[in-house]
Amino acid sequence: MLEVAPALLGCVVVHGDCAGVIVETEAYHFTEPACHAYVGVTPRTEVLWGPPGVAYIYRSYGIHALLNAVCEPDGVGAAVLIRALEPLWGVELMRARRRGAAGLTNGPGKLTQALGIELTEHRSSLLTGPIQICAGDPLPYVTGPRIGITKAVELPWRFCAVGSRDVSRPWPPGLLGAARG
DNA sequence: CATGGGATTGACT
DNA sequence: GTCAATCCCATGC
Repeated sequence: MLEVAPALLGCVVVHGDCAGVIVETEAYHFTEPACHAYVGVTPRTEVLWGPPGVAYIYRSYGIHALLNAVCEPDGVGAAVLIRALEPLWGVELMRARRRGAAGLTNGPGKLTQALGIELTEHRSSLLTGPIQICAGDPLPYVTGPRIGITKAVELPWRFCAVGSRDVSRPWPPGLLGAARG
């Protein structure tokens, strides 16, 4: 999972006529309390404990749909949150879905809205389903603490592509690890 | 069955 | 910088 999260940077998410390059991810593992799978196997978290390559989509704050990729083998609860994309195809459609708001895909709730991804695609395959993740060239990246959580804040499990202007939030230069990849 | 807490965003001071 | 909107589901009675 800590290998999959940075490896997803540079890969392409395709949904319908829209696509974008992943430039920001976060890793979640059942052994730490920020992960939904921390509570064990429930109807909600069952997918996280299943086989990899499946979409885990849930509603956040009653408003936004957030897209994750299940990434550990069957029996291990873990996923990678897709936090930001660089728009690739279907920009006009994305703009329409975002109703002109600034920032098309630079946030986990924004990118699902721009691509038209909804809760109905929960549990669908990311290889053969309506949402597909295609391999891309690896990108250099930096790590840092995850955004917007209240538990396990200290884990540096956020991965950002170096130099992308589509990351969900900027960070103070010099505070994070050096570029890798 | 009632309640509380979010892996967020956009609008506003 | 602050704050409300709003749905799902885990938890506790």
